Amino acid sequence: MNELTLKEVCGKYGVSRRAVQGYEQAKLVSFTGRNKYGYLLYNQEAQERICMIKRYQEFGFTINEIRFLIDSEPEEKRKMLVKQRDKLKEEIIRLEQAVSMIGEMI
Amino acid sequence: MNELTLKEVCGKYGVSRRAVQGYEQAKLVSFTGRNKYGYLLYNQEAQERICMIKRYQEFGFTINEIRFLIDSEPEEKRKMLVKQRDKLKEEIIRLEQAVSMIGEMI
DNA sequence: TTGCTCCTCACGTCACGTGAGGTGGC
DNA sequence: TTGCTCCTCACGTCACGTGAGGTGGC
Repeated sequence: MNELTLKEVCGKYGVSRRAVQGYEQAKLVSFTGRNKYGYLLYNQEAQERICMIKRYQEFGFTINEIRFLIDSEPEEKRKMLVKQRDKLKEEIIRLEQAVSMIGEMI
Repeated sequence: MNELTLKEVCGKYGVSRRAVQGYEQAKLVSFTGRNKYGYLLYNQEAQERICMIKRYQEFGFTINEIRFLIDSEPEEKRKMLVKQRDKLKEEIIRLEQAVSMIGEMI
């Protein structure tokens, strides 16, 4: 009942078809059925995985890192998140410097 | 006299050999000579182009955009820089949100 | 029948990374 | 001669983008 077609999932979470196909190739998620016309369907759990994969990507994790993250213990996961947060903070600083360098050039 | 070998240029500006090769393939710069052993040499002007390409990349411009930037008028260049600065500011905001989301997850 | 939507490949893109195979006396 | 450094390809990588060709009655 909660199953959605691929297109619906894409609209709901703002990902492309090809991106989801990439997640499937990487064995991060898979469709959970097909409707009577052969359309791909994703249940609630699959949808949540897709949403989580997308969020991790926004955090800057690669597909391989996400694969690792999903299978890891809470403590390990926490470590990786802390590390990634530090990376993002460094990236923010780098971008802020770039912004001010552009300001000088203008 | 001011010519440096590829390796020296890489060390001076912190770029890889392959990156410089990529710039050359994209016709953004080219070596200006060879020493008696066949090593690639880059004069002052070529070095400055490499440095500038790298800086533009740090601003988030693609190779194609950089090609366009280099050949464009000051006014056009200014417009592109302003636009890019806005993009970077948006990216900073996105990353700051990511940092705080990670904070909530930890 | 013509459109339209969805499916499954599979090549293309971007900016290099990473060897492979060859040259030459630093 | 053995190493070492540099050269020039050229395939590999990453995360999809972008068609191509085929199916089916929304």
